[in-house]
Amino acid sequence: MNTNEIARIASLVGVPARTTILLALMDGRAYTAHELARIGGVTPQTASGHLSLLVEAGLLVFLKQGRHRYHRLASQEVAAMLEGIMQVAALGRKTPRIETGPRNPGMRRARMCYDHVGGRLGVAIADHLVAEQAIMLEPDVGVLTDRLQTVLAPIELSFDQTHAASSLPLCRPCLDWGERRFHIAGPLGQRICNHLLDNDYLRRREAGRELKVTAKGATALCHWLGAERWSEV
Amino acid sequence: MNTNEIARIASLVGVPARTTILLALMDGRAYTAHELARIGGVTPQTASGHLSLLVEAGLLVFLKQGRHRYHRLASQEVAAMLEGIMQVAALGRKTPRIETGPRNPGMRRARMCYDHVGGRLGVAIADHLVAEQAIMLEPDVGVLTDRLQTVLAPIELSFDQTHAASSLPLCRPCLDWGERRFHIAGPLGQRICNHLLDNDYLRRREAGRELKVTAKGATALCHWLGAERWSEV
DNA sequence: GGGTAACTTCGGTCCACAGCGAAGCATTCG
DNA sequence: CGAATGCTTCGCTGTGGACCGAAGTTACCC
Repeated sequence: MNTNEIARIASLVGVPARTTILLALMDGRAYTAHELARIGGVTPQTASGHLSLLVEAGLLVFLKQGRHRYHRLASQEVAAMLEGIMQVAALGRKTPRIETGPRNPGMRRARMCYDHVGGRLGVAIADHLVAEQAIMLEPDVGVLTDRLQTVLAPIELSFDQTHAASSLPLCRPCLDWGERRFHIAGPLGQRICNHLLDNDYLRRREAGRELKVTAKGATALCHWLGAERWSEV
Repeated sequence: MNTNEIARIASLVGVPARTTILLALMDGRAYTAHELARIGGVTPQTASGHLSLLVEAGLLVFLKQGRHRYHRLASQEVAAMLEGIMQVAALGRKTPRIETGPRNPGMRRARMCYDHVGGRLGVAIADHLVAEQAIMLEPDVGVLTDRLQTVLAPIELSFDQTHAASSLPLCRPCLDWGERRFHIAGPLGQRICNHLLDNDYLRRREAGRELKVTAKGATALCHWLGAERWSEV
C-alpha cells in the first residue's frame, strides 16, 4: 500500500480551512466555491486552490452549472473517513464521554448523514423495513426483497430498481453515529430521504445537518412506521 | 464540534514519516522508538518528536520498560480511522478495483487486525461462534451467552468474564477489510488471538500483519470449526 | 456590445514544522 | 565506578505550502 498516498489524503484534511469545508459538506449538500470560502474563513482564491486539490485527490466532485461550481463529497467512503477522524478527535478529550454522537437533541432525532437520513428516525425507518421484510441487512450490504414496493406504498414511494446498471448495491447499512444501530444508506436510502424532503415530511434547516419533522410528516410517518415505533423517534 | 481538533488529528497522520510509523503499528505490536525511527526512515531524534506528538494527541500509548519505550496504537478507534483513510486512498487510484482489501493471499487468509484475528480465518471463527450461539452479534456490540465456555472448550480456552470492570463490551464486531463480513474484536477477540498464538496454532511473520497457520493449528482448527467451515478458510 | 459576478491563475510573502547534529538524561551492564 | 545504549531536549536550517492582492478567464444579464 502506498504510504505517500495515505499521507497525502490525511494532510489534505489536516488544514483548518479545508477541515471546516469538508465538515460543512458532511451534510451531503453541494456548495459553491464562494460559500465554501466564506465557511472556511478564507478568500475565494485560497478556497479555489483548496477545492482543486480536494477534487484532484478524489475527496470532492463538482458540478459546473453556469458560472457556479457546486462541490460536494465524492463518496460515502470520504464521509466515513471523516467520521472516523471525528471519532478519534472526540476520544482525545479527557472526559471519556460514554454518551456517543451529537449533543444537539434535534441532531439525535433526525439529521442528514451524507445523502440519507440518520438519527433515531433513520434507525426507525431501517427497523421498519427489516421488520416488514422489505430488506434484509447483511454486514455490509442490504438485499431488497419483492415486498419492498408494498412496504413503500403507504408513503407513495416507488423505488425503481433498474438503476442496477452499476454493480454497486442499491442498499447499504450505515452505522448510526449516535444510536449505534443501523440506518439505510445507498441509493435506496438516498431515494427515501429525497422523497421525505420533497413531500415536506422533513425540512432541512438553513445550515447544518439537522432535519425537522413537519406536522404533516409526523402524521404520515406515525401511520407508516406504526405508533409504537414512531414513539421511539 | 471542534474543527481544529479534527484538523490536528488529520495533520498528525498527514506526514510520511508518521504515516509509515502508524501503518506499521496497525499490526497491533508494540515497537521501540528506535525501531519506529528506522521504519519511518528518520533519525531517532526526529522520531522521538513525532512519537511525543502522537502520544499527546492520544493516537499512541507507550509503556516504559527499562530503557526502552514500547509504543503501540492507543485504541481500536485509531486503527479504524487509519483504515478509513487507507480506504479513501485506495479509492483514489484510477482503477476502481472491485477487489477489496489486501492483495497478498496470506494476508487475506489470516492477519492481525489491531489485536485480534482478521481475514477468512477471523470471519470463520466469528461465524462458528454465532452458529453455535456462543455470541450474538448486534450492529456494534456482541453479547456473550452461557454457551461460550462450552464452545471454546475444544481449543482449551476459558474466557474469564470478570474483566467486566469497565463498561466496555467484551466482544465487538469488526468489519473485515477484505471479506466484507464480521470478525470478532474486543477483549474476546484479543483473548482468542493470543490463545491461538500461544499454543502455536498461528505464527506471526517477523514483520507485517500476516499470520501463518501451523500444521498443528490446521488440525485443531479444522476440528474446532468443522471441516466444511475450515475448507473455506 | 459593456457590465457584472463566479471562479481561476499568477506572483509574492511569511511562517510552521520536518529534519538533523550535538548535547543532555536515564538505565543497564561490566 | 565508567562505558554503552535508548531516548529526549535544544538550536538551527531549509522548504513546503497557506494565504492574499491583482490580473485573467468564463458565463450570465441587459
